[in-house]
Amino acid sequence: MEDTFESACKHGENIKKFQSEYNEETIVGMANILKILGEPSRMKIVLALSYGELCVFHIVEAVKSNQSAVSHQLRILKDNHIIKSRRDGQNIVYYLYDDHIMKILNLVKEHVEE
Amino acid sequence: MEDTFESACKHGENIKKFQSEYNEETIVGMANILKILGEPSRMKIVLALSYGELCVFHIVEAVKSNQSAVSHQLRILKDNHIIKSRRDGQNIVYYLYDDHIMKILNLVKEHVEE
DNA sequence: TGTAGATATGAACAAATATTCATATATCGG
DNA sequence: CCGATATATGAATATTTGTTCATATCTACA
Repeated sequence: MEDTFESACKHGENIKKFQSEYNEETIVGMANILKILGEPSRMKIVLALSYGELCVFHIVEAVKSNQSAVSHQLRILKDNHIIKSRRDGQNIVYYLYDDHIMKILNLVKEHVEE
Repeated sequence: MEDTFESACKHGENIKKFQSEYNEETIVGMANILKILGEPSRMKIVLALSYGELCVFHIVEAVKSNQSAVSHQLRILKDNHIIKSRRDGQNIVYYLYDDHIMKILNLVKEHVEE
């Protein structure tokens, strides 16, 4: 924050480009969605749902967790518009909100697998 | 974990596909990189560097933070191979490790901006 | 309508993590 | 070599967050 100081290196011109392209709101939004996905249990849920909708019991089975933990994570994913749900008899079926998320995750998978 | 129970819904076939395509290591790796990027201050640093290398002072300026906080985040980004650094006189210049990360972030930006 | 199955919720707890403050290290110019 | 600039590091703190446990809600069905 100390703007009275002038650094010796001369690479600062690009800062303005960055700041005009990305406002705080955009950055926080971008970070938020990655934070939501950046958790193994939630990541598993999303990846499992990418093969088709699942009821809670099957999600629990797929991600090898327990009902309560999964339910809490489903809520977070739903609140952040990554998944949606519908009732099907006694079950609540979850499915991906759109396929944009999977485009991102496919790139991430490529990146991890080098 | 209770595998004695059989759910009424019939959408479980896809679970095997998911589990064979993604092993634990891949998922944790994917989640980890998103967790690293899923933080506004680190996200800002990476986005700022996408316009070209910057020394620490200019990064501090770009992300409107302070030297110590930035330095800690730079370490995390470096340890996770998202950025690299080189010395240039008194300065340490940081730059992106590769352009794969920006492909991901460009998709994320699209997603956030709808 | 009462019971069992399916899912959600809330509080409590523990673990992870971002920030701050103080200080250490490293480089350069004189 | 010394002082100033530039960056890194470590400890302490405070906040966030994931999980667990217990319980509540809602639906189907007998």
